[in-house]
Amino acid sequence: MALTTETVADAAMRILADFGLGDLTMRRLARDLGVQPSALYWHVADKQSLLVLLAGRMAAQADDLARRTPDQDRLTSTIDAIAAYRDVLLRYRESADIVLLAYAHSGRSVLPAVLTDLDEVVRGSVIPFVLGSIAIQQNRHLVADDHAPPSRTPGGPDEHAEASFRTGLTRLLTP
Amino acid sequence: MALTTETVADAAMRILADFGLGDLTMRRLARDLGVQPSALYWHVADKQSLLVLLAGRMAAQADDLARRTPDQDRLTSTIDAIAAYRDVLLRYRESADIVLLAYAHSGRSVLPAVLTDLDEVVRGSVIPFVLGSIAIQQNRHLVADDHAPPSRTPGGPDEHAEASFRTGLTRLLTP
DNA sequence: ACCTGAACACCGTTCAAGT
DNA sequence: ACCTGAACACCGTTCAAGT
Repeated sequence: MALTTETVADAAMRILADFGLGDLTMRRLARDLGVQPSALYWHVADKQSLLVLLAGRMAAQADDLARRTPDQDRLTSTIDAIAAYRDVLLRYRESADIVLLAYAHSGRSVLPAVLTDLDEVVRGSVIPFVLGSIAIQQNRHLVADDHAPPSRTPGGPDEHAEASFRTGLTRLLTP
Repeated sequence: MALTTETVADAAMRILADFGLGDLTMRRLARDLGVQPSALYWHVADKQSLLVLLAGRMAAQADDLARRTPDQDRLTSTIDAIAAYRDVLLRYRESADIVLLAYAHSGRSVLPAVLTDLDEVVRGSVIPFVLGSIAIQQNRHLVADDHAPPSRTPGGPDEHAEASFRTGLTRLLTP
């Protein structure tokens, strides 16, 4: 069966989730797809634009989740939607680093609607806070053990990270 | 004259400031120092620990600046010191990405005193915000033009970035 | 103690050529 | 239209051997 941009992106997402950015090379990706590395360049321009694609997929996943969630208070629904985006990013190793790059490269199109729909001035601090927080937590995991799944044990440092994330977020969102 | 860890770090800082992380390779660094790549490994364990060294230098620069500044109001002196750290980081391309990594790898020792001395709960949101904000701005510069000096024209987007940085910071620091 | 030379195991990307 | 094969110009790191 012929390769498509979608199957390439799918395989890339799987590598990212299971092994991380260090293993997400064009050569490894090609090997997983049973194809020569050069074949990938028919479907994606280069590695950069592949990463932009991946960032967009994560945003889409978060948008989907947000749609399936009942409308509540304006503020808490915003916070919950951002927390859902965070959960999505935490499924893919080093995803915050990727989004940080993709966001600089392609602008708000790689972010979920919750973030892009924010008022300009609060957006200016919320986006850095969200991506910075996730990047730090992911890098910490990265160095803690280079190749274990980022499992979340209750009461561990991850829950503290989530609590601290929500309080900081609330602070930036309430006038 | 013999190489030292310091001269290696100095050369690395210069490459980072002038050309960016993409040009900061062990081989390029060795070439600039007139030495074989393998020689570097006598002075630094690996590239990772060199980056940690660089992050520490930037923190030290910010600490120096903070010491030379007169004591004012508790809050405004904190904000000024963090802004000074931001100014230091903005002198070195992709420095926020480096600090993000180094911070995960080596903890608070790579950060300036203003940040490490913060109360734990506010520190948990201020550090992500600071590093996230700077990373975004730097990556934007990176993609805007791959090899121009990040000059700051008055009234440009950089001043907006600084203003937005200060307001977000104030929000996170005032109870 | 400090550095060279050579090697190992990789990268991303291009491009003629095949089907 | 889609992919192979081969090449180009790189990486970080190790390690015996030199001085």
